[in-house]
Amino acid sequence: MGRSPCCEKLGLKKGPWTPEEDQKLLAYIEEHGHGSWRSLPEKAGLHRCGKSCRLRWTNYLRPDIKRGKFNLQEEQTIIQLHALLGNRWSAIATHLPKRTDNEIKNYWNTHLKKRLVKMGIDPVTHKPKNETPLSSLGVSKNAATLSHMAQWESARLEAEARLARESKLLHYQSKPSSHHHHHQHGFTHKTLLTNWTSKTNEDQQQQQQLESPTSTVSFSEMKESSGISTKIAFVGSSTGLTLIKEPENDWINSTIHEFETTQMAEGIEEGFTDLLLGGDSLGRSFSADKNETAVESSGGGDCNYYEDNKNYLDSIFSFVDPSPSDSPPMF
DNA sequence: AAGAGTGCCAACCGCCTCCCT
DNA sequence: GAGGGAGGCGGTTGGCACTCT
Repeated sequence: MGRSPCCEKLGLKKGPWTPEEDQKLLAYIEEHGHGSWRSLPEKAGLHRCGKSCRLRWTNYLRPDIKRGKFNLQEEQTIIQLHALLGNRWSAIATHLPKRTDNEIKNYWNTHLKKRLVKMGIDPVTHKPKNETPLSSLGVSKNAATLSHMAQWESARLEAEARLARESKLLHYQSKPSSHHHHHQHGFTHKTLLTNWTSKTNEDQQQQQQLESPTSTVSFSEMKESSGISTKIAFVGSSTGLTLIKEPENDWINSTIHEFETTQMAEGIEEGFTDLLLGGDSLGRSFSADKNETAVESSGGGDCNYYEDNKNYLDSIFSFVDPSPSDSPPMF
């Protein structure tokens, strides 16, 4: 059965974390940074293995985590990146900076995967299960090209994920950089503790309601000459868009952000969102949890089904090669 | 009201990769 | 180059909450 689990020895604690444990872990990292995870539990006075501490920190306690419902843009990004990268959740997570790979993975498995299946799309290959009508339009040829480009893009994203990881590591590995990081999100560790570790479901919902109207979409403008990219975050709300600029060294982001910019400009987003989430333009609902309409069983659904899948693939294609006429070739 | 079924997600497990010696 | 330790990743599961019958 392979090697024994790391925390089997010495009767280390497993299972759900208590608020007290969370507090100890947070206080320690706040003070010292995490350093070596293996030695951390003892130093922090925790009867957990280092691995468990790391997981708790990265998936729950880290101050830069956005929790709650995924917005449309996030769902869209996950689906598109999954089409390119497959189940490489950590790579996908680097493009949803406030989401953890675990959360994305869970959301995919519980929501998005099912939704694609309902649409007649294979969630593994992101191709329609019945490919015949599309093949006749030359989509198969495109798919071959896509596959090739996806390999390239995949490698790029992997490098990017590594860079992101390294920068995060540097940030916390020694001593965390004072408090500015936390204040940036409007709360300190103390409030974090009160708000999160002893939070009831009701509280979580309230928090979600607070967070959900504010969706953040990031764009990077490539500064080809200088090699420095500028990150622009559009903080959207019902009242409009706020533009936030912050410097960033993450040069590889351009592809995905280019795509997002193109989508915003061309209004593709609406079609894609409709396709996945159910909108008026397609005249039916994909709202997976409630008010579902069976797609495959509808009598006149074949035409919509075909159009949906075509739009879906178009969207993925445009993701890889967003605007052939306006921008220089990427490959 | 209560038992069964289902959904969701935090946490675990084991494998893999990287890095140091 | 080999070996071992540590961290990271993706698949899976346990248990709670909610819904259905």
